[in-house]
Amino acid sequence: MSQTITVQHGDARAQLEEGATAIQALKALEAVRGQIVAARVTTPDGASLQWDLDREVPDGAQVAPIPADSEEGRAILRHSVAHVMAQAVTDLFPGAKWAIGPPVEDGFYYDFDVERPFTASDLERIEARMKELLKEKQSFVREEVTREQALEEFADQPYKREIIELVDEGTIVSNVDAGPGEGEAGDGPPTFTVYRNVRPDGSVAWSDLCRGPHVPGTDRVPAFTLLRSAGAYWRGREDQPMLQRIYGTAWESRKALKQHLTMLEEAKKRDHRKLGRELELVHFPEELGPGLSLFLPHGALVRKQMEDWIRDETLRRGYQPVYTPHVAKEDLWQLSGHLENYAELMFPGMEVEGAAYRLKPMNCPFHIMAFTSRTRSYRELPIRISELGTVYRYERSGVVNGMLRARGFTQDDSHIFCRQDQVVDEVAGCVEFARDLYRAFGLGEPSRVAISTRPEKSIAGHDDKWKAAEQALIDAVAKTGLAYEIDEGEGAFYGPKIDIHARDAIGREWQLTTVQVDFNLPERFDISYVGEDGAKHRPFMVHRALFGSIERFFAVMLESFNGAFPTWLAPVQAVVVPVAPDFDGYATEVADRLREVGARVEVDVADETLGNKIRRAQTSKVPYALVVGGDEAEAGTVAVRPYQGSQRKDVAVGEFSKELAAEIATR
RNA sequence: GCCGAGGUAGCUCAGCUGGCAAGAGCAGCCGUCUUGUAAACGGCAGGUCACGGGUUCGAGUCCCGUCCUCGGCUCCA
Repeated sequence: MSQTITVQHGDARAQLEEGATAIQALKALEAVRGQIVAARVTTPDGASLQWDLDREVPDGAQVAPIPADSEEGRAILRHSVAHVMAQAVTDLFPGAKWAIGPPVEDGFYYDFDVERPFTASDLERIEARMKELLKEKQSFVREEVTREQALEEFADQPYKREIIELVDEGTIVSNVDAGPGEGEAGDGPPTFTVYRNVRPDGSVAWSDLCRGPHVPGTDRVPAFTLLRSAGAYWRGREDQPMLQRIYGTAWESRKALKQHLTMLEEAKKRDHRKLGRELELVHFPEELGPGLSLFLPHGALVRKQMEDWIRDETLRRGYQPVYTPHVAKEDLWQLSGHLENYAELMFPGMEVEGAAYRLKPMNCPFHIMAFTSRTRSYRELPIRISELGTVYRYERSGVVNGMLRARGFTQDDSHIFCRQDQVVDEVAGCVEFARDLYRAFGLGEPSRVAISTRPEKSIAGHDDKWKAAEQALIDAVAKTGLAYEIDEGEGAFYGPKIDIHARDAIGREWQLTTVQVDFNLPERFDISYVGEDGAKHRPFMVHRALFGSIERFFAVMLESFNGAFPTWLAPVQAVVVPVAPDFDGYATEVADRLREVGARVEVDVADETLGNKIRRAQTSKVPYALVVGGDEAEAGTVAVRPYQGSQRKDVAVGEFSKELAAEIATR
């Protein structure tokens, strides 16, 4: 006799024969809308799991669809495509060993151990082979196996065997490339799942150790493309073999794929190194060395606006500016512990009059020196020392990237010395400050706030001290009302931290602000303040950089605005364009009048056609081109041609100057 | 640092499998033209083909090394 089971979706219920699959349940529950790739099943005991559509659902389960166009759905789709790619590589490169192939943001990758690195034409061949495999309409079939069966099946796949062993020893509890799915790690010996790609005729084309779930079949892959290949260390560790990684992306529709590829193109066009050169903002002469850049006059004007903003705001918020040197004796770095913990990121020393000196990789020790310049009273706290401090870090040659990852950069750095009972308010103040900064620079609200806890390699401080500091950070963020997530073990070696991210105009996320508690340095420098009780107490030290790095933030602004800075930030806010040399005089007059209200204005007096000058104004992305000729000179007006939007003729100079001044004041 | 791809004028690029003279457009400079909303016309100048070795009758082109750039790994502001 056949048993029946009950499934639910929200308030909907359905009775099904025992053995019914997730897709049958969803259909019975009338929960299928659009393309779905898998299901989410909540079992009666409360476990919520991703579930293959063709997998049997348990009695009493809540079943929900995972749509193809959700982030969760895309990840499943992408991971499925990664399997197809691995199958294609196995076909084309006999003997290839495959490692892991997880979905990542906007795509997927799979790592292979092959005889030689992949070439561009290999990628084309692999992609072509993948398209053939998709046409074969293979099904993804889930199978549970024991540890022994898994080890036997993947006997010639050393990386898979290693994953199985890692699961055994608990190093990996659940991994997309290993055994039981999320929440399935129950009692008893670990079980593993294998996904087989089965052809319509029932033959097995390829199998992989995998947690799943997957789309039901290869015909359910609407759009994908391979992007690039690169070397990657197995398990991300330098002491491990280097594998060959192929990156690709897959989407729920051709349209979505195309949009994503367009976004990548757009990002490439906006590259700050490209725009920085074209707009003559920054320069990376090879003569300086890798990771070192300089601001050209126009870039410097943008930077000055950023610096003015942060200087004004720090003053307004009770920070005390200081200036400190770029080098200091090695003894200082010995005392601070940098030579012990940070030496590999410091430039080598230099010797002067028998003493060893080092370029500073951080500003903290100097700010501590500012604090300890005299005895401090509890009445003074919090003391907020701030500086635009340029630091130098010996980044490894393969990692430098324009202004985003440099060897010399300037932090809007502050160290706040306070009592324990002030930490939460001070940290919350930093987070609010960052929020105001993002708003002012057009980035909107933070996209992500991550609190990082104690890492394995950490120093100083007892566990309870770390815990207290971590809690203080959590309380501080909670106070601001922002959502946050916890990154376990991602803190700095000297204390827990908050990283704040923002999204730019084309949706990319950037890590900008960092707020960190440091209880290493106060100990090492043995700093103290005199309390109400007349005794010495150790202050808390909060380190924070809101821009993060001025150079990096500048690059983010440049890319986000695509070089068309808002008027208050723009290096040149208006360019006056005379229609003919006869009107150069009037143009200069107009420029002078605008400069009187503080605007940055240039006059294009070149002996060129008007069309050419307009073009130059447009390509240089100046917010306003002001065209002047006979009519304007006579009437005391300008023809306003904004970078974006339509032109307005016969605007009185006085009127425009008021408008411009008002716009500049919106910073 | 590791894996891969590259480095030809200030910029963007062409120079095929080594062969009679290293090119174009833009930018620059000099002229001509005197201009109403995204490129007027002509001319000139500009390169030890990243650098150093090697193979060859002959190297921008092939080989080796170094430096630098790019995409990743690792890391990170």
